Amino acid sequence: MAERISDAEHAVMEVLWEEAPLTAQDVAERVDPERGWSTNTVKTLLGRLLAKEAIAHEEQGRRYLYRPLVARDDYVVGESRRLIDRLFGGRLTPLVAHLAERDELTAQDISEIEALLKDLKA
Amino acid sequence: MAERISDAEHAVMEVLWEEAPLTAQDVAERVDPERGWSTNTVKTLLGRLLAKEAIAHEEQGRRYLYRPLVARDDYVVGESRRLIDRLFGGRLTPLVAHLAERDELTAQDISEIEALLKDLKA
DNA sequence: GCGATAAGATTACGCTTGTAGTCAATAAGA
DNA sequence: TCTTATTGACTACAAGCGTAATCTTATCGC
Repeated sequence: MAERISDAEHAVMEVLWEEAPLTAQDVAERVDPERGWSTNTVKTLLGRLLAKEAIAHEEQGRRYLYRPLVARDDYVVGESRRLIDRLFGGRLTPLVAHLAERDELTAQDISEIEALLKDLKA
Repeated sequence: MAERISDAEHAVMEVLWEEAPLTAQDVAERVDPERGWSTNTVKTLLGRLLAKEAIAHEEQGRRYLYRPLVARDDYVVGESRRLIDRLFGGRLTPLVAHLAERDELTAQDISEIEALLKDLKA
């Protein structure tokens, strides 16, 4: 599971994180339609994710049921850390500062985060 | 400049954001030694960044001086937005929450961000 | 002036990614 | 039983990426 999950693969993971186990067919039907993928494309991606051990499959009759091996939380935290390390020297504050400076933060964001931090200290 | 900057290319950009204009040689010398790149590799990357119009060069005698066309801030905010959109539905709060939950936030982070947010509201 | 150097330009090459098409086996229906 | 539809396995293929090596040309020291 050390291997990186690509962008297209990630779209497949999102489906399985949402609901699992699923057949390849199910996954193909649930993947973001924006992608406009053929069923074959989804199967290829499932195969690659298997090879990366990001998912597993078990036989069910003559087809497979797929389910995630990597937890969404682990993935999400890992990707976030990578970005923060790469661009902000590992510190979260500059990220927030940059977004704020660009007006990328709504008033709601601000109060949500404040509340969250307050809780953390409690 | 619409084209994405790859990871290796980003390492070169960091050098030019730090100091510019620089010759290819200068860049090669300043790139993170961790990478262990040959000068040729750096030149290839400079060429690709030129093609992507992420940097520009002007002649100086028989060599070029390179400088960034893309601002670091734009890059950084863009990448951050991409991640937040992809993984957190565009909202920053869940990112902070996830990191907090994993103890990826130090007490210092927390007070820094609190101070920052307080300023924002002022 | 001539050979060694240094700079940029061109070419290379295997791996990953996005996006399928094709093949083979099996199950289900006629 | 023979045909067809389904499902997984294998193959394809161009573009992007990481990582250079080689070729060409111009300059600099002798």
